[in-house]
Amino acid sequence: MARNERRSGGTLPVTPPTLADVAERAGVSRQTVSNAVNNPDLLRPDTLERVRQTIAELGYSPNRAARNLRTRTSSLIGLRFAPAQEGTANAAMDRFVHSLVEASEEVGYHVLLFPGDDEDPIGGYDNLLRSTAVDAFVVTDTYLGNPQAAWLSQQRAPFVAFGRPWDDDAARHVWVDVDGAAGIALATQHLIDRGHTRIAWIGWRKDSPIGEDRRSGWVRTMHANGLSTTGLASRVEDVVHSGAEAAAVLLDESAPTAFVCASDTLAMGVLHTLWIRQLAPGRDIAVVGFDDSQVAQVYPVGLTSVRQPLEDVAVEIVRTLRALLSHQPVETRGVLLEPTLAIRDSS
Amino acid sequence: MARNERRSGGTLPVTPPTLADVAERAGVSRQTVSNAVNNPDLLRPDTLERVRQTIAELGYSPNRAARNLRTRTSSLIGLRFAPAQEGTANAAMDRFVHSLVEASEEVGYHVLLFPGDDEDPIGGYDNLLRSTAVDAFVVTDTYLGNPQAAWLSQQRAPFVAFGRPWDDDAARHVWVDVDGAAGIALATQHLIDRGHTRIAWIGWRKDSPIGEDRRSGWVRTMHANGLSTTGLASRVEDVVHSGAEAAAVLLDESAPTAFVCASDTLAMGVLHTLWIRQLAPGRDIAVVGFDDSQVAQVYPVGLTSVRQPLEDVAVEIVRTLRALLSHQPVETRGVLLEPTLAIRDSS
DNA sequence: CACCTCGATTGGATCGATCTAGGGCGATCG
DNA sequence: CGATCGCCCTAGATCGATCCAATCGAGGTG
Repeated sequence: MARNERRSGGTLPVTPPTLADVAERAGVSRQTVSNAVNNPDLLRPDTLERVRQTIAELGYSPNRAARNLRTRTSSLIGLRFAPAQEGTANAAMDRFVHSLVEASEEVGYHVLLFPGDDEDPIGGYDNLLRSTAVDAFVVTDTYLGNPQAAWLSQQRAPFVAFGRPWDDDAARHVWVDVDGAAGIALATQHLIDRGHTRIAWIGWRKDSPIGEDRRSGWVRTMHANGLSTTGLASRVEDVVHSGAEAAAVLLDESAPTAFVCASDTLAMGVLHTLWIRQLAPGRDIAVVGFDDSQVAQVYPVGLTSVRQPLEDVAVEIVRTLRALLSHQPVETRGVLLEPTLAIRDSS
Repeated sequence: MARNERRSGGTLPVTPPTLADVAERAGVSRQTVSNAVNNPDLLRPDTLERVRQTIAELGYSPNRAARNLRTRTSSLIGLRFAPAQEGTANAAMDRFVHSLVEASEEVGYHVLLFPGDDEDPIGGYDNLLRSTAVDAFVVTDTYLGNPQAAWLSQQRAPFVAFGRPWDDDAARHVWVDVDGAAGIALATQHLIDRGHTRIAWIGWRKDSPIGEDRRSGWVRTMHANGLSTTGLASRVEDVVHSGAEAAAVLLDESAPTAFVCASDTLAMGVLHTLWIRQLAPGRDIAVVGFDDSQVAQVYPVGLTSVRQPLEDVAVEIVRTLRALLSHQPVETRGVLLEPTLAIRDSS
């Protein structure tokens, strides 16, 4: 009542209606309104209808802060947001974030972004955790051997990693990842099916577990088809000109008819070398990249590329998070999803 | 005390320490601890030191939900996150979001993402607003003539738009934008300085105010240098092959020596046509795009492109939001920032 | 010495929801 | 016919912070 009086003074509602407002108007208790929102089954149908109508009339929506305080949850998922590195084509983050936002929304969660500081990688996590600002985290940068996953585990903070714990056998957290080797195998087989036999690999340096995993897909598929890989592999930095140089060397020394690359960035390097040598991608030499980045899509010839099922990854992550947060036993420690191949004119 | 007892039972703290815990341990009242955190000036130096030490010992961090409830704020900024359109090069969002996250963090805010539904563009806003989940919004898609800005204004919800209210003279909200015309003028002048006189424009359809604005930068600069624009302009859809077609037509009919494009996507189309005709970008024909996307950076030749100062935009937006939220008079209704030119080999 | 000011600190009320008990009432049962 | 059980609903306590008004002691004034 005090609220209503207060409000009747002004012309516009200064504060949104509260549970108590709805309760009073509908002639029920606060708890009944709360139940109407959260446990409709507990109400008699006619009461429910009456309360719901009042809620609609007043435009009531539960105050997030009050609910968060009482339930000790926030319905927020924390995600450290690092921008795509300049000069590379790896914009997968953009698509992933969107998928995560959508998947989270479906189950009533929102995504909270916080910046990453390379000098203090856990600072952001620590703050949000201690102030109970988020319910859980999604960790995307597990490959750097960085300490987030271990630290969060130790803090018993709920989180799911996008990416396998490559270098930590002791890691016990749950994760979702894409089978890069299978993606490259798909690409390699695709090229073999097109009649290629001398298929070269341009990948990352040996200290990248992800790079080595993807490479294994190439090796596996080549051997499975009775094809040799000797002299056909190169490991370089993930920048365009490295890819171009590697392609030039391989063309001179081993005369491959196709290239499979660990990234679209490297594939762009290959395309550059082909352009210089007046070789037509797709007709003279086939090229396949990885990530189905915008570059692959927009490049005039159209770059065939392995596409990660980021939408599925997001859905799986959210599903796992929900299980974690409801303290259900998580059945599997890790989930591996299969990528697809976006075929374009370069192959 | 009840809390401490409760906790001493277990091995790990089940709940984080609260203000009351700190107060008891430090031998002061709750309010004093609160002041130590929020208004340190009110405390005597020795008391402040003692409280701060206790806070550090316990690893105390104020509970966000409780603070939000009491202060009626959330320290969250809502941002509708739409992914980059597939098949275009417009990944500016990625860089902008990162900048916004960083700028927000600086002043104690976090960014909350929510999905956009084209059928119900205000639904997400409405929910967050009514449940007081965010303090303010950043609106990025003002150009579609969509109703968010008007609706938010009407609700008296604090928000800042990234983008001018092109089609709504009645709009009274504050905004930050990048001067696209100035960017294109920069690009055009750059080409003129390199000796080009027949510089073509490939832009968007006439119903795009942004496109027409950028085009005006080209027209203005051409005329200022006494150069003609007749027969040198084309307006098409923002997809690669449209750019390629437009370039082909222009080359045949008007023989330009340089192209300025409204987007990197269109510029890619131009590059494609050059490639087909065996013309070397940068040497035979110059090309300039807009947005300095990853495509521009990774494309082997290197595409010269207008780069929006998104970091500055974010900072400006956050600054304006803070002013709005602290009910300070906002001095200017709109801020226009100058882009720069990322010069690469294509020009 | 009473009175007032002022800086430092305190205790109670409060934000708006949910949790926990428990109450009213009609139906069922021994 | 009284006891018991469920269903539906209610009242008070609670989450953890901040706001508000008040207190307390030290120092200055008339």
